[in-house]
Amino acid sequence: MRRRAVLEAALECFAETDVESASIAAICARSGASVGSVYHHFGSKEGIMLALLADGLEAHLKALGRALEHAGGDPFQCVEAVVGSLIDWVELNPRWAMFIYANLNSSGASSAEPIIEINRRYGKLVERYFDPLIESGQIRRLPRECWPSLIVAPAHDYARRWLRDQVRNSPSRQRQVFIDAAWRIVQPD
Amino acid sequence: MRRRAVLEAALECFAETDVESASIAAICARSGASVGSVYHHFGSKEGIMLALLADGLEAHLKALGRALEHAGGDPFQCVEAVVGSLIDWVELNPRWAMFIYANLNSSGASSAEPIIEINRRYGKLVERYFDPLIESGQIRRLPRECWPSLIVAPAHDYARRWLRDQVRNSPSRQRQVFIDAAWRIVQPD
DNA sequence: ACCTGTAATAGAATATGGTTCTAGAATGAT
DNA sequence: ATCATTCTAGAACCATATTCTATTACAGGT
Repeated sequence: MRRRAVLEAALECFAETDVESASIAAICARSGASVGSVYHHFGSKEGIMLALLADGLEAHLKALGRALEHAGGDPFQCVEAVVGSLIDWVELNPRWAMFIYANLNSSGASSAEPIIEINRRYGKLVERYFDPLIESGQIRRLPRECWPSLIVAPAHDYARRWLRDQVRNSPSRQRQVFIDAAWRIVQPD
Repeated sequence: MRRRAVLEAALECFAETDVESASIAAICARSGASVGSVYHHFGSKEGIMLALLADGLEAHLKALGRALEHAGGDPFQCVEAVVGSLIDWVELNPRWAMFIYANLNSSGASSAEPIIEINRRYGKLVERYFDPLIESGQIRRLPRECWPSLIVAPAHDYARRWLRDQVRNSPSRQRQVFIDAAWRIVQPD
């Protein structure tokens, strides 16, 4: 199965520069696949990109699921799971994360059905754990639309900047800062 | 001066789809400029993109400066200025903001000197207003590297999602939510 | 074993579109 | 008025994403 090899080669190529300056020829050379083979599997260069995005988001979603399960029903630990699993995943998969941050906001990605679907599942998963906590007053009620922006966006932003060498300390060094900040936002008065 | 016309045309073209699917030919047609003219002014398609990014960031920086000045030395009003001016700017310039969000994370942009320079000035401006407040204990001390991620990233993230129609309410409808969240993070215990 | 259809691979041919080149027009300084 | 510089123009060029046609591997059925 060449599919796997192409994805790995593509990630390396994309990481070295960016999607548009990585050529199909380079991906072929690195993966040993032919042009035809690449197009058979992915249809287009954007297709490779979307597959790589979807796989990455999926992997992170799985990690989040495990973390939340482990957190049980404790509100602070749930917040910790959401923020912490993100930080861990980025540090474990830096190149992949870099690629995702650089490309998730492209117009192609944000309108791609598989990716929208993964986002939907992400939302459902978080709701499943947090809705009961909100109902029982253990977590402050906030506009649902704002949730991801308030809780995970800060850690995402920091991780992105770290991957670009714009900050010195790794996200895990700041782990407590971000968990604490998220907690301050959601903890009841 | 064709420069202005090209930038406006390019923004429209880029906004309709994205940078890579907007053709130089289309930008020429819309602006009335010739290929040669475009290349004389910007050097490359990426050059157009970078100019558009720099102009936008510059404009927002100016708006932030005004807002902070108006806030005087009051800690809450300073937080309000940072978050609020961002929300206002996005709603006033939705297409421009959309373009910036879609392209600021591209590898070309994050290594471009003029853009790094604007970010530096952004940092300086914020420091100038907040450092005294931190010294005097009116605002909690947090790792400096984390500041932007903690304070403005949530509003940025929400604005980005709004521009993509992923949330219903406009950022200004959630203004208080985001200002309040930022305040919870920075207010002294 | 042998056909048959489908998936996978290959690489040459094509076409799109960014960039370069050469040259001509406008502008401004001395 | 002349010269230098900036700006405009569009044809030529070239890199490269995509398409096309052909060949090979492989499965299930007979």
